[in-house]
Amino acid sequence: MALVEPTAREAGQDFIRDIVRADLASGRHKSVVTRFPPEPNGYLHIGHAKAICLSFGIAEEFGGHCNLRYDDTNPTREAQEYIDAIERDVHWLGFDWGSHLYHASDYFEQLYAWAEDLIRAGKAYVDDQSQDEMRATRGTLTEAGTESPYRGRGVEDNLDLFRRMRAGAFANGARVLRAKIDMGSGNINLRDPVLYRILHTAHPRTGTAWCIYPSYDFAHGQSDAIEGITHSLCTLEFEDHRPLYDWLLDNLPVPSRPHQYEFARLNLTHTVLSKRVLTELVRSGHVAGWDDPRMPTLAGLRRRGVPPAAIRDFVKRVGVAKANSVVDMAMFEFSIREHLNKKAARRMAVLRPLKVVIDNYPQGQSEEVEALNHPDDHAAGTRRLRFSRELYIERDDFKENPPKKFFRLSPGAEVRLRYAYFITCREVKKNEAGEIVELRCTYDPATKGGNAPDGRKVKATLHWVSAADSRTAEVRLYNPLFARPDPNPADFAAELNPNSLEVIDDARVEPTLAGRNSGEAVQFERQGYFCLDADSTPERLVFNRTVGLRDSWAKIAGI
RNA sequence: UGGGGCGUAGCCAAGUGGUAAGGCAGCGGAUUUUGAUUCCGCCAUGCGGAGGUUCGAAUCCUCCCGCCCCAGCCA
Repeated sequence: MALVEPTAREAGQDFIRDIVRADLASGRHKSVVTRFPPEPNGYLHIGHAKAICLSFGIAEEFGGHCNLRYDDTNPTREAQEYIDAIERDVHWLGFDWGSHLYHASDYFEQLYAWAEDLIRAGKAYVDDQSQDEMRATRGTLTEAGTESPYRGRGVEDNLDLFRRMRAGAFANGARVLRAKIDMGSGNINLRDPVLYRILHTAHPRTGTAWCIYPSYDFAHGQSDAIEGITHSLCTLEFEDHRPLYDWLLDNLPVPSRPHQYEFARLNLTHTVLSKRVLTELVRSGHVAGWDDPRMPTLAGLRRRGVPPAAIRDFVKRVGVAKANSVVDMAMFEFSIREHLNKKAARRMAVLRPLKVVIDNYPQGQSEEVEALNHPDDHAAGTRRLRFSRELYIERDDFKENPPKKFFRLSPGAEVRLRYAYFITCREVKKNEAGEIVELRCTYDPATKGGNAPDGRKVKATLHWVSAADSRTAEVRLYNPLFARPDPNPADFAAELNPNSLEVIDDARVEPTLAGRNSGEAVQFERQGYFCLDADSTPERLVFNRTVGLRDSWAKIAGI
């Protein structure tokens, strides 16, 4: 197996990679350069992961490179906190831009010079109309707009006004610089789009050097050209901007000629990936922060224990196309489980403890049993667990009146305690309220290790923990933030799942679970994959459930 | 009623005139000291619809239907 090699491919098959491949083959480009261009006004989420994996992935596969570029053209919405988070998250996802870290704001001076070029060429003008007037004269989806009364302004006039805009002579909103294209275009982006607006706002990087800022449209394509981007990949909603992107590149003396390609953004069931909504969830306190493990942000997924490789794998499985789609969350969970199953050490933890006393096990005695750290990877070794007269098992693993096909413990039934002994339930103890508080069982000393010398079989193996040697832990179980598969983002507050977080504060876990690193994956056998949360302390262990195990019993039982 | 896109299984998604890949989910079964994992099998006479071209159409043509995006001095 070691010699088998997946040499070929790795470069996936999709229409964008087809284009890249063809461009390289035809010599249109000698190498591929892509870019990931976030605006630092929020945290990256799983949707961005698709864009990141695409642009960085293509660069990697075809031997080029991918730039990280901040589209920081609107200082009123951007902050350093987001810049730091973006870099941390892209690195965590597994990508590296090396020295290729750029900002649209690096190009403000060049962009400004190009704007003057456009003015000199008679292709841009300063418009004194108010925002309302511009809106009124832009026309509608079905009707052409009307030209601004300032559209015919002379070059010198425009140049003077634009320079004074830069110099700070005018208030916010007083004037804008517009491209002179076509007010009758069916494409509204071509109806004399705004190139520069006045914003007397300090910028995180350029400070107060500027009080006019380029629009996205005036910055993006030119930034691509400056950086030598060959394939500029973005989502579908920018398709209408491509003619403007091309118009600017065609009318400016840019150093290279990039091309924009659009793909469908990622959507997931039970999830909302709108920056506005995510920001609002944090702001309103519906979640604990951007890294709340229920959030679809990369920071949230990281804290939840999702391996970055699982995200990459998921994105690869989803593919890249132009059809709007909503991917089933089950597909993401599959990728997560697949990775965790291979890596995570196995441990025993009882989430909802039910006391078990082994009546025929000597008082005061205990012994060690050996447990595998990973059933499919013997190199992971073993650990020793203490077995004693008083134990805890999972409440769900006992039913006084077992339904059909319930294989676990019930009065008179015999089951195996993993790595330990067969036990049989002899008596059920209840409190005044009629609640089961304790089980009295007997064990078969001949079954040590979990096998009966007489060959008798048992239909279930339960995880357990020693009452005296286990530790109490807090376990946080996460469910989808949105109960419905297709929540309406416009009314997200009403769509929130009231049971998205379930906290268990008296789980019992085997002592080997202390002292792990935060984020390191572990499987609680028969339960799911967990990791230590950042809130955890040596005194108080706190675990996050990353994802549960597949549970075919739940299906049978109709839970 | 303008412009730009998109419709292949429950969900993603290959396919580019030669007779519908793959994955997820689901359903059977085998193995199992995790009802996990692993393994095996099943799951589109059908590609939004109707016509047409062709020996042959998911692929080409025509018409129709449906869905998404665009009227920020956001990105």
